[in-house]
Formats: sequence, C-alpha cells, structure tokens
Amino acid sequence: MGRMKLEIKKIEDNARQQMNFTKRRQGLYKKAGKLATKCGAQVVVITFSNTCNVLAYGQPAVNIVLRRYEAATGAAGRGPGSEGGDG
Amino acid sequence: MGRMKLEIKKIEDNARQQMNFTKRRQGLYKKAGKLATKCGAQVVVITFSNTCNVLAYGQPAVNIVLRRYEAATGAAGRGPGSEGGDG
DNA sequence: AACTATTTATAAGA
DNA sequence: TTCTTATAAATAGTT
Repeated sequence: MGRMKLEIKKIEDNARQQMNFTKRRQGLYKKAGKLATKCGAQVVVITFSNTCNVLAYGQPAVNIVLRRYEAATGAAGRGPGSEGGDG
Repeated sequence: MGRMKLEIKKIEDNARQQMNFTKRRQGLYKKAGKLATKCGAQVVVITFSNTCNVLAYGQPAVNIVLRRYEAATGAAGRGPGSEGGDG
C-alpha cells in the first residue's frame, strides 16, 4: 500500500522507521478492534519499539485478555509454544 | 476491502463469523510480522474466539514479548492502564 | 480453498 | 509536521 511497492525489510533510516512504526501500530490496533467487534473475539496487541517503551491495545482490555491467556496456557510467557499456532 | 462495504458491527451468522475471524486473524498476524520486520520492533498478538481457545503470534516469540511486558508494567495483566497509550 | 471486485491501509508528496 | 493522493494490500462475497 502506498506510492510504490516496498520490500518487507528493516528500514534503516531512523526517522522513517519511527514514522512507519507509528502508522503501522495505529493500523494494527484498528484491525484488532475490528476483529474483536465483528467476531465477538477478545484480542490484545503489545508492541515495543526502539523509542517507545511499551504500547498496548486490548479489547475489552489488555489485562483481561492477558489474564485469560495466563489461564489458558498456565502462565504468561510460559505457554507451550503458542506462536505460529493456526488453529 | 471486499465485494461490498460493511459496517463494523458484530456478525451474527456463526459460519460467516468463523470464516471472518480466521481471515482477519491471519491478516492481523501478517501485519504484526511486517511491523516487527520493518521497524525492528517486538510485537505479540493474542486472540480468543468463540470456537478456538487461544491463538497467539509473537515476534521474536510470544513468551519473550510477554515477559518484557511484565517487566515494563510490573506484571502481566496488572499494568496501569496501558490501553490507549499512544506514546 | 481459491478467485476477484472492491474497500482499506499506507508510502510519498505537498 | 499533518493532510492529501496514488497505489499496494487485505478482504467479503462468490464459486
């Protein structure tokens, strides 16, 4: 999306990377919100950038979904390799 | 996106809601991956649907980002209202 | 599950 | 920098 097709690779220019991060983070949160609304799902998105310490978005709330994740996997950050799970 | 413009509201048809969830979840993970790659950021996305118990995606890994979130906020699910934070 | 018309998101530019 | 614009990407319905 945009004026030209870009390869998905790390942006080296700091200013552009920061701008890109801000824009894409907003887009990601918007998408997450729509997913939650349309499908009655719960979702949480947590991002770390080089400049921002931590940004999080959750529907209905970050902590609620995180606790549910803890309950489902045993403990936050200790799940049996949930990454890549397709379902 | 799609054949017609749709209002952002809950889908009542179960079959369509399930298909929509699957498609949008995939799109969300792809976006998250691109954000991480392009901006050198860390990201985690956790989703709960009515049928699937828990699906998670993390870059570089779910548990790594979750632990970093714990460290940044104090404890998973106990952060001081990170939601909505813009940074 | 794959296709495709169309809506969104977004990379540059002003 | 924020708003606009041209274009790539995601996706709703169809098959």
